[in-house]
Amino acid sequence: MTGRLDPRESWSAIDRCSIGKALDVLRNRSTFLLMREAFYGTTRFEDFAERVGLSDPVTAARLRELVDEGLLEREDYREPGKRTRQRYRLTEKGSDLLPTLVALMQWGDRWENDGGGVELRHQGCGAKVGVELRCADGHALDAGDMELAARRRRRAGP
Amino acid sequence: MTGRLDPRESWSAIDRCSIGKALDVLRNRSTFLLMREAFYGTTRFEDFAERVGLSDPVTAARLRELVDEGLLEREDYREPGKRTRQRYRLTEKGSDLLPTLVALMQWGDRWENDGGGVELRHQGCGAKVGVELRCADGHALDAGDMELAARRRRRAGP
DNA sequence: CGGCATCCTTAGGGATACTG
DNA sequence: CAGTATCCCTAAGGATGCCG
Repeated sequence: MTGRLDPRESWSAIDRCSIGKALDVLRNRSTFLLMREAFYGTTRFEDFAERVGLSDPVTAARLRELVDEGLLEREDYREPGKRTRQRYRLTEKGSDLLPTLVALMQWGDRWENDGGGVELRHQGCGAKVGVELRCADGHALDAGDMELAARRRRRAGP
Repeated sequence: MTGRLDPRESWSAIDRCSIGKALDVLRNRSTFLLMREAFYGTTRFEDFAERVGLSDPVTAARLRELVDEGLLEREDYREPGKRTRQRYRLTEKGSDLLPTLVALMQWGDRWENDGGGVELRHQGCGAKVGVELRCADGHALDAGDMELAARRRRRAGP
């Protein structure tokens, strides 16, 4: 990345950077891991707790935060002949975190993993799924091809 | 994501998921934010502390962890006529986190930000940079187009 | 300038026991 | 099954002051 903020632009702009805002929601490790589980298809409380390896109180607290933030939604459901159960499902806001989790998985695969774990594949084609940096005009790009800029405002009013 | 792990595959495979491994390194918010700063071009201790908004002891501890983990490297340098200084630079391992940070920024832009902050643009073309899910064969894809699979081992020995 | 030592507060998380 | 209440421990982080 070659660009810098124009020095006249206050660095305080960076305090309002979306990465910081995102991290205010994805505060800690267990939050990320619960979201990972949701993508893996987990819906029930006990499964979240067991698969992520969290105690019940922590699981309850984090899931509630995720529901409050709108990344998961809780709903009651009932299978015929059984009693009512609850499940947690990804909202659109939660689902939209998939690229972030895939990016993290990809980095971990390359730099931290000894070859265990799971992976994502394109259905049918079967090729491994990853993320790519790409600009809105569709060009693939490397870190060196981009610059940091203050957000362009929509045309200012009169 | 429609697929699930075959129930015969132990969920313990997920304990070794690369996302978890990645989060063992990117343990907390300040670690992410220091990496963000490194991408923004920050190299000096005081700038890291000030721009991320961390106290000196915390800045020192996190930067040391990042150096120990190999995401940053510390080097002495000297401008002509001035005394020796230190700076922190991204390693290849650190640079490889860019897609993760861009994905986070993109999510934050869409769901948490009120329109402030900064953004990344493709140099020349000027279009905004983001991440895309794409399989190794080059197909762009949505969440529904992928399945979760146990990692394929390279051909097992005899 | 680029830290480290010390002390203190808060947030994250486990264990256990209990409830609807 | 899906939690809550309580208690306790550790990790994260700020404030202040000192050092090469």
